[in-house]
Amino acid sequence: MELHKKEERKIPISRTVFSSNDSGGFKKLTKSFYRRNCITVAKELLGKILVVNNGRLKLSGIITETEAYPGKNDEASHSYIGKTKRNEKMFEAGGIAYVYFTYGNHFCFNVVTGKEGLGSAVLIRSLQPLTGTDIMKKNRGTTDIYNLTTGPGKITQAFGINRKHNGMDLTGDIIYIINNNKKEDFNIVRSKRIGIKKNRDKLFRFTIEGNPFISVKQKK
DNA sequence: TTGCGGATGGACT
DNA sequence: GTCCATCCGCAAC
Repeated sequence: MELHKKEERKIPISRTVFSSNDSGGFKKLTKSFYRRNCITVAKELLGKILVVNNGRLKLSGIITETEAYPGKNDEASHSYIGKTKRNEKMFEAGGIAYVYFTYGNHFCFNVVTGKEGLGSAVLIRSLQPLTGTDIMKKNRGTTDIYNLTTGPGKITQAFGINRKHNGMDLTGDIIYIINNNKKEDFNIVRSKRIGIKKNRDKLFRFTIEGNPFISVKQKK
């Protein structure tokens, strides 16, 4: 993918190489990666690459913004009310997708973390597009690279993620996350979570410092 | 550039 | 009937 020249210097991971047809050298994150503390996973997902197999080609993007929803004691979390039909996948063991429908319009994609029964997950809020951007542009109805995947609803629209992906194994071949195999060379910024009314002060949102692919600007 | 409200539908009480 | 881990367009500045 071509990045705008001016922005390129600002993006710490601009040199990541990954093509639609070849993921050689990249390793899928394993169950043991996901079955750890939610906050840890939320931080470590930054810089990793989300891949969705479109049948024909692979849509992918670098994860640039995450939010942790650690579990049942967090009033902002879907799991706070206990297990229901809607959130049941969130209570399974880490390493699967939790996709939910909200606001009558949008899906949001989460990665379930930790042990079975915890109800903890990481919301993927923003990506830096890598491959399959033509499809993303079509799905989103815009050609603006900065408006393709900078928001949880935008990501699912761009990637075609929907309720079919709810509960899907993230170590399978349809939807998964890979390691870019490089030493991380960015700083992580902590901030408050977006769009919630309860338990708002926790610093459970994580972004890559300096990366312009974020959903909303930092508030100080 | 910021802030507000409508769209939209399914899950939950 | 109410709530909602969102997005977009438009009004007002």
